[in-house]
Amino acid sequence: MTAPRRRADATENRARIIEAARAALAAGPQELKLNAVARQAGVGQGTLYRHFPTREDLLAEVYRQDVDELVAAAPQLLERHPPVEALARWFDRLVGYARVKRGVLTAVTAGAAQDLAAGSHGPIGDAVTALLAAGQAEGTIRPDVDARDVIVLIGYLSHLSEQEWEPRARHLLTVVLDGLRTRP
Amino acid sequence: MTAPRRRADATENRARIIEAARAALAAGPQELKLNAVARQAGVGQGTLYRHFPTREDLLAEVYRQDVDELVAAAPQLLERHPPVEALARWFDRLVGYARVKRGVLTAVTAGAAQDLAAGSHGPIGDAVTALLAAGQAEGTIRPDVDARDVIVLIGYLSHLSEQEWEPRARHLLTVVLDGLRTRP
DNA sequence: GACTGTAGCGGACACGTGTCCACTTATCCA
DNA sequence: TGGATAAGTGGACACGTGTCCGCTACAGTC
Repeated sequence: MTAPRRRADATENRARIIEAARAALAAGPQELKLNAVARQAGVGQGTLYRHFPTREDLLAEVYRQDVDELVAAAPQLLERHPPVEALARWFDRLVGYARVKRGVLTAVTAGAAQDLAAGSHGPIGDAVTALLAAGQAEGTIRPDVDARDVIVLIGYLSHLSEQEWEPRARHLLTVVLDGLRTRP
Repeated sequence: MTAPRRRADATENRARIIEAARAALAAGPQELKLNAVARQAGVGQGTLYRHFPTREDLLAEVYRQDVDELVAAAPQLLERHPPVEALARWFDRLVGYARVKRGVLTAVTAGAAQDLAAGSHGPIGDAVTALLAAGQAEGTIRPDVDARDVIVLIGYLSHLSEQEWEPRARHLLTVVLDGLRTRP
């Protein structure tokens, strides 16, 4: 398991790209123009795409911190609350992040999808699985759903416009949560 | 309410565009390249965009037939089944259409969204509203959801890849449906 | 049938995405 | 230290989207 040894300049370029992306994102989610980011970072298009093959990869990196926090929150919530409530609070947290920076949503859903395609659950998948499993063990969450199901359902958030967010995002989360619970 | 009198050539161009789009779509959903459609229809780019300002508008027109059928199905289902089952069957039907031609999904969701933005419910919104209202009247569907909520939730279908469709599309529909029902 | 105002046309253009590949240079090892 | 080598670079290019605007020819009028 020797580290593949990355060249120093590559590392620095990568950092500069992320920095430039963050700056662009600060000006609005749709301001993330890959060619502009490359230029801003003083790097060729090819270099950008080498480091981040897809836009989602770049987003995932920019919001890594947030996603990590979200992942870390799952077990903590489970310690302090019954499973269904832990799941509800985790959802709520996700919506909180996503409201301010929509990119987080892309990072989460795309990240999870890629991990899954790559064979593993990935950190996000694991977090959700843990939440579900706890509820399934005690019979409060329906047994026939998995992490991917939840991630897919949550995807509805990405269709919400800015004005629709406030009235619908949280509300629909409760609908989804009810769908995930077992019927008494 | 006099019809604004459309020029004959405009009507014909419009028809040719739709025809070309249908042909392109037959070769795969992602084969719908607007510039190619315009060329194929023997029409300039400008003409295409004049008739169909957005890709969704074009999709909506191509799948108009299917969407109309879907809309017409709602009251029929309500006649023959209790509200919740009618809704379930309507969902099922939607998934059926969408499986073969994903474009229908875009047509439905985008169409509904535009109608809403334009102030009215639009035909799709009306159909869903009818289904919901029936269930809400008898207390089997939660009172705090509207047609737009349902359309948004259904949006998850658009994130499903070809291989994921089979195992998840219908299954998740039951989860959503459970979320929409009142808890006993 | 010629005249004309305008609805409608069409294609050039600006922009963003993503790919490709000849070249450069950081790193390793003798 | 200096030469080999492959990791890494960058920017030209092909493509699709959507806009803009000067021109065309259809549809009424005389």
